[in-house]
Amino acid sequence: MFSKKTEYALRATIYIAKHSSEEKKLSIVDISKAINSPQSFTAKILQVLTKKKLIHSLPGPNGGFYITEPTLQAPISCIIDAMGENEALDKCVLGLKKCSTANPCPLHEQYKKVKFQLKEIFEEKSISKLAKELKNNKSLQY
Amino acid sequence: MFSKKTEYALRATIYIAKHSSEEKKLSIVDISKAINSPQSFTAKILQVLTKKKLIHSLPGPNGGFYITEPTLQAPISCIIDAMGENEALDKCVLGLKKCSTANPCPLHEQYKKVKFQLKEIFEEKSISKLAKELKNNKSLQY
DNA sequence: ATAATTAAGGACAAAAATATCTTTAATTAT
DNA sequence: ATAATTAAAGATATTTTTGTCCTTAATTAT
Ligand code: FES
Ligand code: FES
Repeated sequence: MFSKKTEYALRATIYIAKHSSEEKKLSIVDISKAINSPQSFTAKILQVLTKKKLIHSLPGPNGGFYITEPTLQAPISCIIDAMGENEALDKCVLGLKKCSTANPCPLHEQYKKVKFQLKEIFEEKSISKLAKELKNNKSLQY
Repeated sequence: MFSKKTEYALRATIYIAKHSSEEKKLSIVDISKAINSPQSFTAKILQVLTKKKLIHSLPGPNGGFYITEPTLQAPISCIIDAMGENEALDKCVLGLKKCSTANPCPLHEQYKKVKFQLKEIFEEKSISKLAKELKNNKSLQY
């Protein structure tokens, strides 16, 4: 569905949402270990999220990444957007230049319903909600 | 959704289904022009489909690609499979090693419904049905 | 102030996806 | 038989995605 970049962005954000606070910041080392992603690559991704103020960071001892309320309340579509993948959800499944009901490909009618549901999922699920759904005891096999 | 490879494979197959017969074969030149895809790249893709007997080919004058009943009746999931992308529909949206209800990511429950519908679309729509839905008069903007 | 720690930034590298080009083989029309 | 036509096959090239490494800048603890 998504690129690695977006996958890591989502995983990292959810992890940060679950385990960080302004008092307890998380280092890139911790985060990339926890979500099983390449450290430097993940650092680049978090840089982008930080620039877009979706997460925050502070260098130095006890520094790291953390997240605040506005983003916790935001839908995960923010993260997908920030990674430039929201357009992926608008594309025609057969690669038509424009996916539209006016000029539909032969799969359009059925596919658009699915796309609509997908968008709904990503716009309705907030980051904090997802983080809460992450069971503490059960570590996911990323 | 799909890679370029798969997009071209689907477009080419649908085009061949609509415009070819055993008597009227289509050259790679015609096909790639019609579906607006890079010619040599498309040739490679059709080679794969030919090897897997999903379409057929014959070299020489009046040669080209054509399609026969078994494939016309087959679902487009065949083509997706042939391109090695059916597993894409089984993957976890967050990149968990295994997407399963037993060990679900926080998006699993909602996402699996969408995946199920997608699979259904690709397994229920036959190639000939799609070809018939292609309007003759309206040329799609690939 | 100094040293330690951590993110930011830039350059580079490897792998995968996408695309092109050239030669060969098969088939057909003459 | 010969020439023309078309797909098959293999080598190569380009672009994008994914990933690494090294230096710099910011912050904090001492
Ligand atoms: S036009 Fe193809 S999915 Fe909408
Ligand atoms: S486990 Fe993530 S989508 Fe199924």
